[in-house]
Amino acid sequence: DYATNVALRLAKPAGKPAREVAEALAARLREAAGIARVDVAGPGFLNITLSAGTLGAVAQQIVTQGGEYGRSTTLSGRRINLEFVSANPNGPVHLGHTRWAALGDSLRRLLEAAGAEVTAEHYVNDFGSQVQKFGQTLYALAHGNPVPEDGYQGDYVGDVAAQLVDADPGLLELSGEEAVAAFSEAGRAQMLELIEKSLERFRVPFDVWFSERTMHESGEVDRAIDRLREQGHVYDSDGAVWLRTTDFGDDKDRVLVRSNGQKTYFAADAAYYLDKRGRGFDRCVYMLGADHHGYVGRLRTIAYCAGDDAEQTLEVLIGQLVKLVQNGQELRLSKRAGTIVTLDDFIEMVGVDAGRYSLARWSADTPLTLDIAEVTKKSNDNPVYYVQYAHARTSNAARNAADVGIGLDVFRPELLTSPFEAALLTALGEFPRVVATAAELRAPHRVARYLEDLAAAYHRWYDECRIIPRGDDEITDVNRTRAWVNEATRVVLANGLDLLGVTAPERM
RNA sequence: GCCCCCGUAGCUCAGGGGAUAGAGCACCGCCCUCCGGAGGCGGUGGCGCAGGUUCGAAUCCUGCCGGGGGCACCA
Repeated sequence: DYATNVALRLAKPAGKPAREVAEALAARLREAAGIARVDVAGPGFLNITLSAGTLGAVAQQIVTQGGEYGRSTTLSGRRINLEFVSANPNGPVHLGHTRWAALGDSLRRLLEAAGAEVTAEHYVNDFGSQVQKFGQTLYALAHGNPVPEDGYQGDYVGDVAAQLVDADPGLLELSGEEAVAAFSEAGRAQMLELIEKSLERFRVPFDVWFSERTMHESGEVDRAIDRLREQGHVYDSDGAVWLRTTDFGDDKDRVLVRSNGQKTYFAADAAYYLDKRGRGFDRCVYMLGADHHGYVGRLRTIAYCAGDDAEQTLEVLIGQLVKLVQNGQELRLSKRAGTIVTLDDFIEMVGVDAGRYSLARWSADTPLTLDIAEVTKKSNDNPVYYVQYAHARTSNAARNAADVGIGLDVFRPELLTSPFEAALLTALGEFPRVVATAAELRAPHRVARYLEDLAAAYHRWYDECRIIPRGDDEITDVNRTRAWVNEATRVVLANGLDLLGVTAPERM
């Protein structure tokens, strides 16, 4: 049931051969309650077999705890700011964001399950020339003019322009700067609404939508620069204001205020980081795509320049990019050319459950290629269905059992003696550790992989160990106890799927 | 030139120093006399290369090779 290498690791400090340490530990363990046998194997591994009743007890524990099972306090007391997606308010949420939407939201659930206090935050880049450009594009399209050079391509822009004019025909009366400003503002509001709607459809809610512009308007960016200056890392040169990031390993210093007086995006990032810290977060987590990895060093230097120990306060998770394949062809997305796969398209093609699961079951470190046909197939090609089906099966088995009078009353775990039972119960007992580890390693895919293993263990058990007796056979306490195992499995599958933002259907 | 990520089975991927490296798909074969076959059982097949650290390396370190992504007074 359990194996451990402690003896091997203790051998050196103990100054004794590993086998000898193992034997000593084994002798002690054999006296412990609930342990059936302890074997020393190989160079000094301990293989521990629990007595049937001990292993089975977890089933009742799980059923009793229900939705709470798997939660822990390993991260309690931690205040974590989790920033992800942060789509620009000049376009829809697209494929490049979806992986972070799925992973970020699952990570939020995982961190909370581990006891942390988490704020999911979406940064809104609503300041600077891109906002201006977006407004100009909308203005041009609203008047039936071609998209200006450097403007935004893509069919959605025309749609947005039409919607804005539809909602407020007065926009067409404006001209010049005033018109562009009005279109910018209305466009920003409209896009934000669409972005939020798409994300909520994907079951990704945010606690805070943080506007870059407000930091500029309130003078917060200036105060941040002052604060960095007090720390002694700011200097003036060539008419610009610089942050001496080379003090902390950057290959060149970075500009905070350009010689034309405009603050850089970098300055806003510094202010934003300080704002988060000022709100009391002891850890700021940024989830970025690999195409932004060059940003990591700069963020870190911001933290150091602010006097923080970046190792403790800042964490940047980098994930590789996602490709989508349809009919053997890659769907390339290019905002410039206007060919984008939006989150809404993605949901349309694969559905929320399959989409969330498929994005979450791979480590963020691996570049991901999703084949739409594979992801939507209702077979083993698609682990979502495998896991969801297992849940539906537990639900169905529970219904059938209840119909013949097998409820959750008698529980005699010592009757659970099948090796398939042992395997399933062991897997069920591991869930809290899987959740805590996945949270600690920021690795939601570990939950998905675990669920697949659990589903397999369940199917094997279901095949071998009947809950409802055959034909006219009598219902015994074994059957009644197995109903608990079945229900415990249902609970863990449901809890695990919830951590991934995937539904646990009772029927399919 | 410098930086980040990756290289594990024919394919897509798990494996946070431990035993005989695991799944799914694909391929070959088997299991419906009763709780959901969207299931189960068996077979074929693999750590890019070279050093190093360690009692022990797919895992940690160095170099090389191959693939992906970055290195603005842009946002």
